[in-house]
Amino acid sequence: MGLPRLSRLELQIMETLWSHGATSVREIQEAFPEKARPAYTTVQTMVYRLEAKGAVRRSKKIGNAHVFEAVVSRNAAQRRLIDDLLGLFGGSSQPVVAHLIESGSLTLEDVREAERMLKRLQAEKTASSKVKGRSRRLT
Amino acid sequence: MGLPRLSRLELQIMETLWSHGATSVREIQEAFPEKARPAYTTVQTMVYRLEAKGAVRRSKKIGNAHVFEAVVSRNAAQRRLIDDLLGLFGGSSQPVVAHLIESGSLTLEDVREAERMLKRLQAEKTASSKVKGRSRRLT
DNA sequence: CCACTACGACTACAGTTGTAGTAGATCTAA
DNA sequence: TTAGATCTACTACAACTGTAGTCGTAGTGG
Repeated sequence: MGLPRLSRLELQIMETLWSHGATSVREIQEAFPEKARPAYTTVQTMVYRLEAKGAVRRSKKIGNAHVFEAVVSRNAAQRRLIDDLLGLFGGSSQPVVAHLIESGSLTLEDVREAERMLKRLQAEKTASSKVKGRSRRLT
Repeated sequence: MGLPRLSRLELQIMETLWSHGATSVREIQEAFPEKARPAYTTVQTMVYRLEAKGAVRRSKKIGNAHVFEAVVSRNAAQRRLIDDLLGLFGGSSQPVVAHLIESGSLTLEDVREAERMLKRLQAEKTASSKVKGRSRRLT
């Protein structure tokens, strides 16, 4: 029962829910940049579909309007996106990183940060392997 | 007109074209793991759609079978994928990298490699700014 | 020469995504 | 209290994806 795939527009809607917390359809719609703002009913349809997928739930009602809140976390959804992408790249991060660099959005800062994070994780893993049987690497 | 978005299955087919070079529909189909191998006609339909999108072209004919070859490069297609993903993350690489780490597929090696690559690019940029805009980044 | 098989071209169809209209319930302000 | 603004709940529909069947033709083994 892994969380379902979320489409582009669905993710944009989730983003509003994640950053604004519980929100009405109207508010979600207005969170879109005027430039590319879908019709109210378009957003409404998407929110209903998200509800059907279990990604969102009705939390309460204000007046006659429903207020929705995210059920799946931003982290889980993003994780799912990355995993899917990774699948397309044969499971290797390397080409992904290479493209991030090419597109100029990966900074040296990001890389350093990543290195710190990795080292911290590695330390944790080593520590825990003294207690339990070390679990394999298996790429 | 940028290259079109390629779907999952379309990408898998392109992958075969990229790695095997010019290939017949039959060969593409057989390149799928027996586990999840679509019907011959399914692959055929996809190849035709790829042709309609201009991602693939018929290169020659062997017997009555057409042999197709990739028109868009693996690099361009992957780049497109990453750019799309990046859009969903607000253009920042940071969360992408964080998830790669979380999912355990980004190794310290990858990070070091990335750092080298970044530094090399940076050096080039500095150098080239002294000698007019040189046009790297073809493809 | 002819049955068979491999292919190609075409068609079909259901599920997803993006987009939005309509009808009727409800709220709210005058 | 009633007209206009909102909302909900449905419905519609086209493009895209994945999946595959049909049918006619082109080569091939006998």
